Parts: sequence; C-alpha cells; structure tokens
Amino acid sequence: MSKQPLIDFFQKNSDMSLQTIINITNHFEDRRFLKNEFLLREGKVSDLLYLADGLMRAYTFDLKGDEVTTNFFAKGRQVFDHASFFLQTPSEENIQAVTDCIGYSITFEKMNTVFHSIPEFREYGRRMLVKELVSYKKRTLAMINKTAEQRYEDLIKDDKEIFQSAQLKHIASYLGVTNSSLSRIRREFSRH
Amino acid sequence: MSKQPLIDFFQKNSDMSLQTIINITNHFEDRRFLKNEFLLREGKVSDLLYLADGLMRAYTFDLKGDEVTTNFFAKGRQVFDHASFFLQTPSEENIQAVTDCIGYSITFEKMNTVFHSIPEFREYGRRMLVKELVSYKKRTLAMINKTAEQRYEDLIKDDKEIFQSAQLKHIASYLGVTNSSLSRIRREFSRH
DNA sequence: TTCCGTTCTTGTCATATGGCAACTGCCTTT
DNA sequence: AAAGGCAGTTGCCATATGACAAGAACGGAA
Repeated sequence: MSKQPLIDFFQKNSDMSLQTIINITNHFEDRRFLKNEFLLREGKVSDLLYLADGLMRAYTFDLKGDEVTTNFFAKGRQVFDHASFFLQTPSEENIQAVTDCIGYSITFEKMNTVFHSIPEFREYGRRMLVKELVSYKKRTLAMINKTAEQRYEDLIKDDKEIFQSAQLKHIASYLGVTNSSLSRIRREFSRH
Repeated sequence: MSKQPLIDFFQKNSDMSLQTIINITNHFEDRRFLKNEFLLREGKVSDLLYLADGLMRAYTFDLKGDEVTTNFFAKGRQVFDHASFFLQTPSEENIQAVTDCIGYSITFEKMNTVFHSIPEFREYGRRMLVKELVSYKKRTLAMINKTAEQRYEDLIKDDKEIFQSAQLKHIASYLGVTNSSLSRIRREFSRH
C-alpha cells in the first residue's frame, strides 16, 4: 500500500471520507517513468495520472513542424489530455517525463465506474475540470496583456520546479517566445 | 411554449430523448436583453444562459484599467462564467449584450437538481465543460503560434456574427492587439 | 581525455506591434 | 444646421520579438 501520496491528495482536495478515498485509490495503478519516457503519445487515448513526484511536459507541433510545449505538470498535479480522456478520443499531444517520475494512473472506464457509484467523487471531478479551465483562461489572458518578461517572472515565482528541471527551449515555447528571446529576457532579468 | 430553440439545441447536442429534453427545458426561464444590457456583472454569481439569438461579450480589466474582451458568444452558445457558475463564486468578468438578445437561463441550483435526476444530462454537462476547455486551449495556442493577422482571418472566417456586430476595439482586445494595430491589419488584409 | 552533439547565448538585422496624437467620419442632441 | 462625442484610421517613431548564423558551454560516448 504505497498509495499514501494519492490519499493525502484527495484528503486535501475534497471532502470525501477516508474510507471513500481509500476505496477510490484502490482503482489506481502504480506507475513509474524514466526521464524522457512517454505517458501519452499523439493518437493514443489518454489515461489520467496523479503525479506523486517528478515533472512532465505536454507538447504538440506547430505548422512549421516545430515542437510547442503546451503544458508542464509538477508533482501533486493530475496529468492527462483532458479532451482525449473525457471524450475518449485520440490525443493531439504527447506527454513526456522531464525527470524520473512516480505516480498513479486510472483509465477513463474505471474512473467512470467510480463516478457512477460515488457522487462526491463526481463532484470532485467537475471541480477539477473547472479548475483546469480557469487556468487556461488565465494563461490566454496572460498572453494578451503581459509581456514575455512578465510571463517569465510569473513562471519562476509560481512554478519553481518547472524552472529548475525543464530545458530553456521548452520553457520558451511554453511562454510563446523563441529560444533566443528567452535567453535575452533572462539576461535582462538577471541584471535586476 | 417558446422553448423550441432550446429543445432543438439539446436534440442536436445530446442523445437524450425528447421527453427528457422537454423535462429539462422546463426548468429554464425565458430571458430578453436589450443591447448593452448586462447578463452578469463582476462580483455576482453567474447563471447559465442558452443564447437563442443575438451576440454577447465577456470582458474584464487589465492592470492599466483598460477593458479586455475575454470572449464573444454567438447565438446557439451557452453563455456563462464557468468558474463562477460551477463553483458558485463571484464572477471576475462582466457579460454584456452586444445586440438585442433572446435566451433561456437556469441557476446552478436548478441545474444541479436536474444533474442529480438525469444522468445523461450530467454527461452532457461534462462534455460541454470539456469542449469549453478545448477551445481555450486552442486559443492559447493561437496566441503563441499565430500572428495577429492570422487570428483575425480565423475570426472572420469562423465567427462571422462576431465580426459583423462587434465593435472593432472589442475585437482588437479579444485578438490581443491594440485598436490601431487591428486597423492596420485590416488595411493590409483588404488589399488581399 | 578527446570528440561530438546538443543547448544556450550573443550579434546583426528585419519585422510586428505599441504608444501617441491628429484627423476623419458618423451619430446624437440640441 | 451646429456642436460634441465616440469609433476608426493613419502617420511617426519607439520597442519587443523574430530569424538566422556564429560562438560558448556543457555533457555523454568512445
């Protein structure tokens, strides 16, 4: 029973009883990923992973064929392609381990079974979706009314783990700038 | 019984039986808005509105105190602040009628009652949330790897209603550019 | 250690967009 | 018709960021 981090997570993020939580976590499988290993590949259907430790990165390709990092997932977050998981459609993105990772995963089918039998978990699932939606909304807004430098500042303030483990080129495309622009932004930034 | 547009909408966007749909639509209230009237004001809790006709606009303010249009809602869409509605928290944005509007609204409380009694409707609600999430994701990506001109082209191609009724300054902040930049983009664009 | 490939930085120049102010055109009020 | 206000356009210049290429730094493989 090494599911303790997952149990802690649900205790912190829902009002479900411990009994209910243990019942739920029993449906999750232990998973390990080495650095660079894939959780999800384009074209496959996404499972959901609770990331207990490590850092993951989601990416896709732009029209020129260059990689664009669409998201980073630090430990304590749920990692999945929302559309692919909830609608059970092929994923348009790849999700890869940036560092070695440990987590617990569940398929949509199982998740749905649990949803049906435990209304509070259904409620929790909805909350989670809404929170994801809010964070994308914030990010869209940040792209509109913040400079690349401000977005960089926000990232190193709020998401230290990303900043420490991810490659700069991946951070650059996540922030919406080129490698060289990010490099210059960092130079300015380090001069205070 | 003027709920026909709402009934049509659910018939097109879900697998629910007509009987179930009529049952659901009975919980919605008829609503009318004059141009410039507000559906939602900052600080209030959002209801959900199915927009049968007209155009609405959501906006908030940036750090300088300038309006930023965060979304347009054309007829046939559901209009609400997702976070405020689903989490029942005060809204951070305003939603205003751009043209005269007709629609049907429901409170979260009623919606929730219906969710509890009709599992297919719950399923429909989840799909809706995921679709909203996907569209924000796309928009974030567009901000990263498309130019303002491409975003403008996409808008006039995919959302003609917005383009026809909304003010250019509102379209500009939605696209993430200034009024004058949009003006120049339009000039270039009209020269083919 | 040496070599090689990748990541990151930097220089130079080009381009997109912003900021501001003036001007135009349209609508409303009187 | 005149006056005022707001939306939109345009000109001018400043700034942010991109594109590309060269060099520096670092790490893994032999």
